[in-house]
Amino acid sequence: MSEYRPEEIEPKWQAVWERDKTFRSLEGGGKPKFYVLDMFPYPSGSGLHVGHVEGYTATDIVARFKFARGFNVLHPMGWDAFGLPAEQYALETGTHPSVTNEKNIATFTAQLKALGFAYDWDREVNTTDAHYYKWTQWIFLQLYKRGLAYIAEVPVNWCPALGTVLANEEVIEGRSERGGHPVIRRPMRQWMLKITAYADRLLEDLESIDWPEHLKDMQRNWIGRSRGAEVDFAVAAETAGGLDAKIRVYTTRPDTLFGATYMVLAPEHPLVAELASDAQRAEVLAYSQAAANKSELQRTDLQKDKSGVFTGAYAINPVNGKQIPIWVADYVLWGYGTGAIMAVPGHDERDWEFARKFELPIVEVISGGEVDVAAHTGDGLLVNSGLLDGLNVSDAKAKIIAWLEEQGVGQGTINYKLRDWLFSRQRFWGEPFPIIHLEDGSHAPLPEQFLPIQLPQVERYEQSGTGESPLATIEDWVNTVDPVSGQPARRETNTMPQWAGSCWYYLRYIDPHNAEKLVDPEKERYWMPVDLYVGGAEHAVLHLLYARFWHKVLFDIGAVSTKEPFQRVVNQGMILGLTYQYYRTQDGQALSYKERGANHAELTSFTVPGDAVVWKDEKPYHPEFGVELEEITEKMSKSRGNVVNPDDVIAQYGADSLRLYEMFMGPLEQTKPWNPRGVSGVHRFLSRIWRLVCEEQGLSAKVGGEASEELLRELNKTIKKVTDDTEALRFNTAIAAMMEFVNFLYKQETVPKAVVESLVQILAPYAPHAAEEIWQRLGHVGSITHHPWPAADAKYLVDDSYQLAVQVMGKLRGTLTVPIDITQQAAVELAMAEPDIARHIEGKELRRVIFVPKRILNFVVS
RNA sequence: GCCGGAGUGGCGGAAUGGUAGACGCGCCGGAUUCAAAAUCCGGUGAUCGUGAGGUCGUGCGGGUUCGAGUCCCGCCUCCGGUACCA
Repeated sequence: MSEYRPEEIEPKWQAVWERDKTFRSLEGGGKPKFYVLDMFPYPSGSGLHVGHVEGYTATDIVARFKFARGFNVLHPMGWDAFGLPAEQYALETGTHPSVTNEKNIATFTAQLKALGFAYDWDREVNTTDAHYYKWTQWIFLQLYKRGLAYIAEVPVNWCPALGTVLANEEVIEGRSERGGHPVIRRPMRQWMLKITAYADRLLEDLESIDWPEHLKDMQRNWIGRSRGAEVDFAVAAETAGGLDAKIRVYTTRPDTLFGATYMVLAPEHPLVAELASDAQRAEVLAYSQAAANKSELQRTDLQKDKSGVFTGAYAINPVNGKQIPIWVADYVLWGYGTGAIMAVPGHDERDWEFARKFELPIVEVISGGEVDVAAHTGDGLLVNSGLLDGLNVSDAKAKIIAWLEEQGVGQGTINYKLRDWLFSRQRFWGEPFPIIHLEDGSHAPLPEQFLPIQLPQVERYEQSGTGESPLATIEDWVNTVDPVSGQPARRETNTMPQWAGSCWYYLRYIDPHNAEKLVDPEKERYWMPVDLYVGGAEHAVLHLLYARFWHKVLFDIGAVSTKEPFQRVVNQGMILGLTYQYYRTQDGQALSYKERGANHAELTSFTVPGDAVVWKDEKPYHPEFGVELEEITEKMSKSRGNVVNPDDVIAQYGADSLRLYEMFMGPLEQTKPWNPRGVSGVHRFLSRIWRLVCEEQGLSAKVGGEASEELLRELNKTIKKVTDDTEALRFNTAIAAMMEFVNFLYKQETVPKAVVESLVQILAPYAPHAAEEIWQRLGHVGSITHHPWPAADAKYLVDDSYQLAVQVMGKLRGTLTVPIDITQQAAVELAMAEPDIARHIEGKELRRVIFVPKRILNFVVS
């Protein structure tokens, strides 16, 4: 017997793998391919997180499993390295983001290597590398050429005090996250990508991919396709200072047109100012102005209480010629539909609320509800609707659309919630656009041969103060010459958002060093699509949608061969941490949650880091104040002091134990709490295997002998279970099966070498270092990774007898060991011979016997 | 509000409609030890019973079925997403 020492084994094998390039991805050789991808990380200063480790371990197990199953495996890693933190650090300290990056990437790399992940490091990509972003820029040019990139004036979150534009997540309740300065919306020149042109394909092609249904649903909801009609309402000129105009509205309920009792324009609607009557003008303009200054968040925050102003003008309902008042209200959004609605308070909750508040008429046009009490949004028969009376909702829709089209006052249309993608940021640390602006105010794309447009190397980074990117302050860089005309020009100073680089990185892994092309078409055809893509659920909508959009554009220009990039996507669940919490009164006295009482609003909560907690009688206490702490399971965060650092776990138990524990905690996709004591359980399991097999040098005396029939059965069942479970990503039950098998082996006198070999092979994807070490001690040369996976021998999978559960009236009354092919009659006879079973039947009438071979024998009595 | 997902021992979790609680943590007992740690072996849903054995038990209330954690209907709670999208 000897001790399991991961601290010796793990670095040894990591060095061997690195030296031998064990996990190099190769094409060809007549092998099938498997592309297994992780969502690459942003290399933050805080290093790898146990959440990363979970997803990365899952794909690593799959990669190693597929290697052993004879696949060519592509399993790469890289860096999504553009991003705000490095830029903010640069502004504060003058350190170039690439320097910060390099340092953080070194940390991440060391951490990933210490976990023994089977990456082909020769394929590492970095989105901030000019050799990489050259191709990000190239893709932008292709989008531009196809008319999918355009410039628009779009409101952004402008913070005058900071002199910069903020991302939505940097704005909290209308103020900047840093400093709490006011933030207003201000239009700025922006690049937009026309993702809406692909809305239908993004929706339809979801059918062809193997993603969890909830994820597809999220994408469907985001795209938000709806079918309805656009209807033109003429403005009643005499009520609008003689203005001759039409207002087009979008509605999904054209069937309720007769119930429209007023109309609402979004505050940004261009007709607002023209329509307003003299009496109302000042009020209307003030309202529009106020709405414009509110941030997006403020506008939605205030949604409970509806606000609005009457313009003084009226519109004419085309179906009945009635005049209805035109209002302005911010519950109508300028960005959706036509920015104007017909309001049908009887059958729309929002309109109903508004009508109630401003005492506007409510008319019932669909029967079945009580429109005085609440809006009736369900189906029913049409009433008060002229030609539609008596129809149901769906027939009425069809009929009115036909009528509108015939009259030339509207038509059926399809609308999307999806909006075009705001594709520029006023930042330094992002991909520059390959665009120049000429003195005449026009802009031009730079020809491909001038790519990449590199970021400048400078000593200091300063906010422009104008809202433009810090790039605008770097004169040497901004001022350039149009290579085509020779005219002086200014470079575009916006940069691309972080999404850009991550939209196509999976393609670059396939051919990472290609200087001529984005990716070699032959290699692309070999490896695409990605067979399995694992990552956090926070990217379920945007990243995956944007990447799908780019991929479809690349498909259209012939750069890729598949319609969809990711055949299968799996989201790993979040890992929660334990927080230990107590309270303090205003005068500083510490209180346990038990003494907190009901009035704890006056108390402030504090947390104690997990390793500082003192345990007494299985209960956590504060190390100084001695109060009992409340254990709370919540998202890991620095501020809560509940972050588990993978380095610490590796130092204490080794990487194999960390990997195994994260997989053993529960199903991959589930949210799971981290139990600090849980790692010791899997560590114990690895130690048990080690002690079973290894002596200080070489193998233990227990290894040898002949395999019994029973042993072979257990072995083959375990192989089968682990194979099936690994294939289906059920890692927790695969590990449980290996544990059971090891428990079984401990009861054996001897364990034949061939059995140990099989065990180590199925263990290898999970605990690769320990497996390699034992494999070597078993006398093998070369990595276990490429040794074929053991096959379960079918003849050992079928037992010749089984435990038959016997029930009377569905209640278990006994179990019998019976031959595999037992007949119902024989089973009944055996069961009746058991006194504990028979006594539940005696004296009653046997009405029915249910016998399901290998499952159940059930007596139904009266 | 809407759309997803989940509720099973003290805890993490297992269970093609067929013996609920595999495996692990924790706990209890035993072996080993001068002793402890480590290790090995055994036990561990609740409850009644000396015992054999019985009863109850998968968020709640109904239903389908010989049989329901699993399927159906109606609720409750928690988590994730989304939010005036006409």
